Amino acid sequence: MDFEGILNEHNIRVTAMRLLILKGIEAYGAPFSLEELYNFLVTVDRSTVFRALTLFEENRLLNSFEDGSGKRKYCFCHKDGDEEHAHHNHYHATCRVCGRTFCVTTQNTPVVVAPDGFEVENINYIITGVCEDCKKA
Amino acid sequence: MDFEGILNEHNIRVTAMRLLILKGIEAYGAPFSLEELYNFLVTVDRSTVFRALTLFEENRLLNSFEDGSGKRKYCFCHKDGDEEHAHHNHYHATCRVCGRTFCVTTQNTPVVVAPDGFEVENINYIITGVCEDCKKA
DNA sequence: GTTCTTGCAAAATATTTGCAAGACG
DNA sequence: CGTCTTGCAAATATTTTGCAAGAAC
Repeated sequence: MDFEGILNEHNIRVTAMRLLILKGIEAYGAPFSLEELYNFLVTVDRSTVFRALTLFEENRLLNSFEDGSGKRKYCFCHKDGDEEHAHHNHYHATCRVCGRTFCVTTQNTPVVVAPDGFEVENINYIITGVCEDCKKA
Repeated sequence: MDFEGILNEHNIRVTAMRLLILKGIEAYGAPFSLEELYNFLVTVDRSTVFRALTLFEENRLLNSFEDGSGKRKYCFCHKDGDEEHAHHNHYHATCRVCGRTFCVTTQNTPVVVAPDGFEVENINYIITGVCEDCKKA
């Protein structure tokens, strides 16, 4: 994936750390918390990861949500030619035992009735429960 | 509302603090955080409120979820003769400016495809955005 | 060379627990 | 009276920021 190009598109200065972080996100391959990505990357400072994730989210490269266990999770949602993606619903399932988060698909989109005048910016559908691995153990 | 009866039904010891907390929740009239309820009650210790909320949630008198801003919110969901209510979907909208959370209705329920073997325990639909009052200001 | 980024250390925010005194049944 | 609950104080957990040195353009 052309991360340098993506950063340029969004007028985000290209740095070694940011590329490392983006590659880490790609390699991690699942929604992640700051802590998880920090541990995965090893060599990048926690605050650097934090500030990169915040920046990426502001630029809609990432979507973030709370997984129900008190941790913020991030999900890579950049799609070429799909600037609308960031405005769509996000569906995730988090295991309350191991804390892993999985992406989930839906067969339909909920039609919600927000309070009068409420301007919707982001929608997250958070499922909590126990994953298959943890049920076995 | 007969809070003493509700506590008895659930085999929760009736105490002055718990009745105070339940009355406070009723009077507050909206989904609330620990902090908000604590400030509203004034005379009850934070840890007492915390432990009551935890207990009530375990007994499915309350549903809790994270509102997207890092705070856990609680919503009173006891309905006489509707023990199933706690297993239903919960829909909420939180204003990222003032932090208030509103209950939201939907016209349909999403049909989600959870990962194989994932046991769903709770579902929360979290909308974030800006409320009418904060848009005006 | 001016602006932005990073690592380090530490602050801020929020949740959770140990313990002894007191309330409940 | 034995068990559960409460307030107080403090520990955890997690996120967020100030600052000086260094990198990007």
